[in-house]
Amino acid sequence: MTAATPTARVPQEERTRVMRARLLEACVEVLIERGYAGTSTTLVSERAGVSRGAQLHHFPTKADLVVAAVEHLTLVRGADLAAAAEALPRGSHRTRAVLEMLGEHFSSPVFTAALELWVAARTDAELLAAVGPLEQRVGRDAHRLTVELLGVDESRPGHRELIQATLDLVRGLGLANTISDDARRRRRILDQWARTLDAALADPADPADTGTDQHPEDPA
Amino acid sequence: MTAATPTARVPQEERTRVMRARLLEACVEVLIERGYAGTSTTLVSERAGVSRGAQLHHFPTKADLVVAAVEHLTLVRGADLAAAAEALPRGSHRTRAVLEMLGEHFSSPVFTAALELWVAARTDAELLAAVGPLEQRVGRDAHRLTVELLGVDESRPGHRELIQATLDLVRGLGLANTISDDARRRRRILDQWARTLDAALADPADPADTGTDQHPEDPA
DNA sequence: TAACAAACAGTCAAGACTGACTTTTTCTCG
DNA sequence: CGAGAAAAAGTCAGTCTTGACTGTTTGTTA
Repeated sequence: MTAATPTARVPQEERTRVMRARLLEACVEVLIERGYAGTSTTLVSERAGVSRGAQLHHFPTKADLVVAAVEHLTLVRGADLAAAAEALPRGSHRTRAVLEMLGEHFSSPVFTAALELWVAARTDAELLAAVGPLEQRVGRDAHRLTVELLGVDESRPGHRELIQATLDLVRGLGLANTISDDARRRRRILDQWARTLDAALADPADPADTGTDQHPEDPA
Repeated sequence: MTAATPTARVPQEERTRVMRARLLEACVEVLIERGYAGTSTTLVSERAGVSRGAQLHHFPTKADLVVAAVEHLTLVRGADLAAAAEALPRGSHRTRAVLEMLGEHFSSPVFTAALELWVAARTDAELLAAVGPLEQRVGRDAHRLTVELLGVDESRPGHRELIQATLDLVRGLGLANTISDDARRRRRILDQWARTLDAALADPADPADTGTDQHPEDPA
């Protein structure tokens, strides 16, 4: 009945896209709830409301599914960070706000899912081949974003390392957050680090460098 | 000392102790090599050279085995840190040496095993009940040790948080180390962190208030 | 409209892991 | 020295997961 089809006609290309998206979203959800080992393909298909056969059509093996989910997750994480960066306030508490954003991001469920994959990839060569490069890219993007947001001049000695340290710090905080949520502790640590970081980035004598002025939006 | 015992007589208590130790060591080894999910009880018993039934006698379930391994690992980690602390040089590069020690520790296989348990515990209530308190204890011990080694006065505002940040930093570095070993990067970051940390801990004005006052914040 | 291809759904067998059960060896005590 | 108890070894059934197979529906093209 091609003549008249008053009901919703959905192109198969669109259907494929939606189906895959549902599976990937469900995969990430299950990853967060049950961990990598607890993520069975059966569970994902049930969660997605997709039949087992359909799932197998799109992703023949578990590895195919999870690797695709990793890539999906990478996009989500990138979008997350970019969106959070947009909403950042300008002004005197810029550094603290940037740290807060990073801290939030690395304590979010999205990071938890990434952590599961990270750890699983250590002992799974196939997964590692997919996760490794992606994680590296995410790391570089986060670094670049942080440098931009803070207006850091990476040519000044030590400044690049301070940003790297900042990112590793929030990663460590995120790790600790996974089994014992302690937002207060995190807040206090980031409060202090914001002050120390500002001092280190501003002080021309500290990293052994003659001072030029900071970024323009530096307040009183 | 009954009449005659020419062959090696081993008391059953000692045998039990040895048997358990072998199983726990093997369990940690497998944990590092295969990850938590890849750690089957069968594999551990084979690795330990202990029969399946014998293993089951000492540790009826997988949870029993792994939880015991967690406790064992806690002792190992504590001993590791204490031993490393002994060998520390005194003098001008004290801070850098302490950071090096921490960095090494949190990049060692022992940390990797702990990380596996850490992540697994997130989605395993029984494991979490065992891992949570132990990890907390290890964290506190590491904090205390670092404070001692660096001679930090925690009553000064912000100093406690800086030590916490340092430990979270090395945790983050250790996490990154699990899938891509980059010792050079770690060294550069810790070089800079040592300088920044020394400056922040030494300068009486730096960590202090930037306008708003800072409560000494007792150790909650 | 008919034929063909792609997407989807359901079923099932092979493999792996856990933990209970049974037998054999070793230690201790009367 | 012998009997009983504890420890260790070996075997096995139940359960879960994966991915392959077969049939059905939906969309495209001639």
